[in-house]
Amino acid sequence: MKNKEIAELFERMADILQLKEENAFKINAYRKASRIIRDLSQNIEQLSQAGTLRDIPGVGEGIAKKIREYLETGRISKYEQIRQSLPEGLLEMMTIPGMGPKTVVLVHKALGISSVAQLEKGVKQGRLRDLPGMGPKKEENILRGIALLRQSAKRIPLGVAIPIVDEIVEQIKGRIKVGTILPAGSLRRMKETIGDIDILVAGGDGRRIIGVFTKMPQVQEILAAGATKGSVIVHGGIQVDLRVVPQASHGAALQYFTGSKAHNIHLREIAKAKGMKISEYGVFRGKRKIGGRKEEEIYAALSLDWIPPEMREDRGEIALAARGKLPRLVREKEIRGDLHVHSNWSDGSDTIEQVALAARERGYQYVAICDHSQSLKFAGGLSEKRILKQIEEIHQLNEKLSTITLLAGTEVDIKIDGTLDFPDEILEKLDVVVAAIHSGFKQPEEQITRRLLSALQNPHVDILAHPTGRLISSRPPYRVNLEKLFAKAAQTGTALEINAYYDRLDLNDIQCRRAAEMGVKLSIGTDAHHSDQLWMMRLGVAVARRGWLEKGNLLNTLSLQKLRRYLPNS
DNA sequence: GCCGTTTTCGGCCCGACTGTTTTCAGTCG
Repeated sequence: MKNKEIAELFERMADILQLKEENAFKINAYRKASRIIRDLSQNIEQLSQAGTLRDIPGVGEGIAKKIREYLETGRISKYEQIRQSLPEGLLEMMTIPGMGPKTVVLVHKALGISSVAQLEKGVKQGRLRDLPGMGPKKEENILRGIALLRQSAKRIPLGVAIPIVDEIVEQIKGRIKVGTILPAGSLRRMKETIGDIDILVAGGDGRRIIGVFTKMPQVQEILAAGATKGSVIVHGGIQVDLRVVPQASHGAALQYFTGSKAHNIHLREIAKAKGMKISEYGVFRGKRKIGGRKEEEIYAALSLDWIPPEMREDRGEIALAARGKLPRLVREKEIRGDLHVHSNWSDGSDTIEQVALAARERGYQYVAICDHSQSLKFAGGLSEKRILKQIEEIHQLNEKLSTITLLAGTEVDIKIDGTLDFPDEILEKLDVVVAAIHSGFKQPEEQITRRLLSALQNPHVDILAHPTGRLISSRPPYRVNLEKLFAKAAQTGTALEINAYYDRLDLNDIQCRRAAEMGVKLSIGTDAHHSDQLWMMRLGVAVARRGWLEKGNLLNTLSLQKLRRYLPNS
């Protein structure tokens, strides 16, 4: 998919135009188009061929023409042209926190500075001091910004942020009376990675609550501590902001701090068109406040249904809310079992029985034991003999256990040539066959796609695990043609996995939404290697919700009885 | 550059904070 490439080009064009002090609204138009194209679930090449580029919101004649040019020639001449007019380094200077386009242009024009290194030197030599609007504080801030940029504050995976927040919320609740306390920001939207953690408290004594917050044992550094806002760094270098607002504006503040920015801007545009105004303090008609205590009031004022936080990305949810057509997103309590869990028979750490008991504790009806197959030596893959023995043990355990059913499964490796690591005679004895790629990540797109399609073609394969192979913190996805994969999965009835392991989340939100649109069934599996990891189902459900999925899109919302009807072997 | 039951031209989200200002510009979320 060229979506990402094109989105990045438009983003870069916006940056350059900003340095050239072009019309701010034109710049905004490029940024908006960039964001929407990046979030698009459809392949932009197909839209272009179908002649429907102009149907994409934010894409008009000018941008559509540039997209077509890129698809045909691999470049955008306007981009090439404006890029030449500026030194490369200016764009990097803009990424320094606190440095905006005005300052970058100022130092470039006045002092000929055109890189971060030159800027640092210039500040230290005091060359910036006499420029208009400059002073000692600004100099200090620029140096601090450069240092910050070099540390490159990275985003943390959602699955790392959630336990941190849960812990903080528990501590505050345990020590002081608060009205309500909820995470906001990208964490409330359950985005796959989080920058800063935002927590919102409504009601209570602000100064005292923030006092408690800044004195928590995990706090390493206090950045700010006032009556309404506290800001700290906790272990791991993660910044956590806590805000205290009065109950009367809780809904408005929660809405505002939850975002996303694009979603909020869209809402404010609608409000403005209706003669209203939205801010973090409430909804206003003229000077009169017409809502803000509850989040629903903000949406209701605009004649919108309340939109679940996971959908607030301005990807079309506002239009659906206006028509009362929001999907009924799947909920965690609708999940009836986990279809991808490891035991100590391969590289997991718990016995099968321990896994079963932990799954029962979560209220599941079933859990599938899917250990690795024989080729995966480093992960303790099971030989044919061992897996037959494992199947036997699972059957015996099922005799013993009540109220939870173990499904005998495998995570069978899709080998380099596309064949499976167990013969059909083994696979047909299993309740659930999960297939996955663990090698040859660098193969060309055609080859990887062929491997995956041939796995889908095998009638014993029920689920394709982590379909893109990406690791959030360390590995890009392998090259796979997802459109072809989704079409084939829809045809064969093979489910695609939303792998809920915190560093995978694979398929991601946009991909699983597209798969569902194409008629593919999805299955959420935690890939847990320890019972303590079964909670990550929450992350998988979050991905599904961000992908607008309903209960009916998912395999493991089925009761055991219905699941068995769906899985031919079991 | 995009967009339209307030417009095909004239709009385009809202507020806080900072540091430099003497009434405001720049940056951020």
